[in-house]
Amino acid sequence: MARKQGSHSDITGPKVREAALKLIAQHGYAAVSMRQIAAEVGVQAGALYNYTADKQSLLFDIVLDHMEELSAALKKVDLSGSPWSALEAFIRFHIVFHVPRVEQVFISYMELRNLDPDNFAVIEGRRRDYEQVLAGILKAGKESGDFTITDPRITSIALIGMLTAIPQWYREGGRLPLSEIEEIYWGIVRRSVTT
Amino acid sequence: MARKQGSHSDITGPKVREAALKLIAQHGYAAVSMRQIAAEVGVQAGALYNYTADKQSLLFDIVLDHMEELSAALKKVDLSGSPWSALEAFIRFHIVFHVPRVEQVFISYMELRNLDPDNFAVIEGRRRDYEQVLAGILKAGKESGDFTITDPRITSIALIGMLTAIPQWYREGGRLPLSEIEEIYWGIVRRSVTT
DNA sequence: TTTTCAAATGAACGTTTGTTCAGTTAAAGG
DNA sequence: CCTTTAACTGAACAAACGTTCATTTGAAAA
Repeated sequence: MARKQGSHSDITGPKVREAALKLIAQHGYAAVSMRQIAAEVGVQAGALYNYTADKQSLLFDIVLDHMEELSAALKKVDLSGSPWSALEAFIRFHIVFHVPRVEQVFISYMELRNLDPDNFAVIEGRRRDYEQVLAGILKAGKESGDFTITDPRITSIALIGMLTAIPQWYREGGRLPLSEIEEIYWGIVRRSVTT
Repeated sequence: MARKQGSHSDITGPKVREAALKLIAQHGYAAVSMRQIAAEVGVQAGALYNYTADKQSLLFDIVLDHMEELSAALKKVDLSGSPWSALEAFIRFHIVFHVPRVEQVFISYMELRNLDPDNFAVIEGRRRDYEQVLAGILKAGKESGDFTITDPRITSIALIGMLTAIPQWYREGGRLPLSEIEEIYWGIVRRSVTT
């Protein structure tokens, strides 16, 4: 079989990435085989190698894409105002960006150790950049006297840790709508940086 | 070779569990082979089956032991006082208990999906129990007017998510001593539940 | 209609996997 | 000193792994 109804690699390529995303998020990188991914796509294992160099690239591409979408989206957020408005904008952005991306978040936090050392270094750098945006906001707010916090870096890690756990339990159509989650978390963060 | 210098399964048994803990935390359950674990112990792969029924039990035992130590230790904490003292006691307990147990925490949060369904159900129940202790404290504090929080359950998940991330970055002998970490986090939590 | 070639097949490769088990070893019990 | 037996070896098993590649397919171009 080949090229049925006007289709070709423009169809299968994305399908491969989607299948990899879904299955790796579900079972973990090491636990998923190329044959499972191929079956999900509806193709034989050998055909995957028309779309990826190897299994490792499948993982790296998922994580790198996620980090690049994240920083591209963050760039569009206005963080130029007061520490308070910057913090609120950052927190709400983080929640809204991460919640619909359960699978990417899961993979980006759990499968880092399955990245080859070179790939890992790339990703860790991006992550630190992101963390430092929040740390910078907290530092500015501490210096201006807006926030009463002890350590901006620890606080930023703590807050991101808290926020990143959301997609792990949040389910669309659950007890609370996303907008309410946003309010609750922003409330926690807001209070946590003041006396 | 067998039984050298008064040794036997009392030596090898714990060694097997330690090797499994170390290697699974490092590389992940699916990525670690029985042969790797055996090599770490200093034994052939077949010998492991004197100490574990199979690979799955190795994982389940680690996670279950962790959860049982956790609830046993929590039982000794005095949570009978005011919501404020109960919350402080719980938070400090959580930090002090989890920080020296990096590997168990890592495994207990990352490898849940590699548990057989039956085993998973057991662990998830224990986890919910623990979460609900904190949720109970928050609920009591909300009703007494001590805490200004919107949703005790969400808040408890948020706080535990934040606290559980600590061992992932905390390194003994790092920039901050454990006692300081404890203070910083307790500060964040304390402020986060008040106006 | 015939030619072309991207796309996919399916078999094959060398490894590695979890697990079993008959056989070996050496410390402890009589 | 001889017997027992817990502890371990080392080979073997079928199955699954990631990856390669000659071959087949069928829609589109000529």
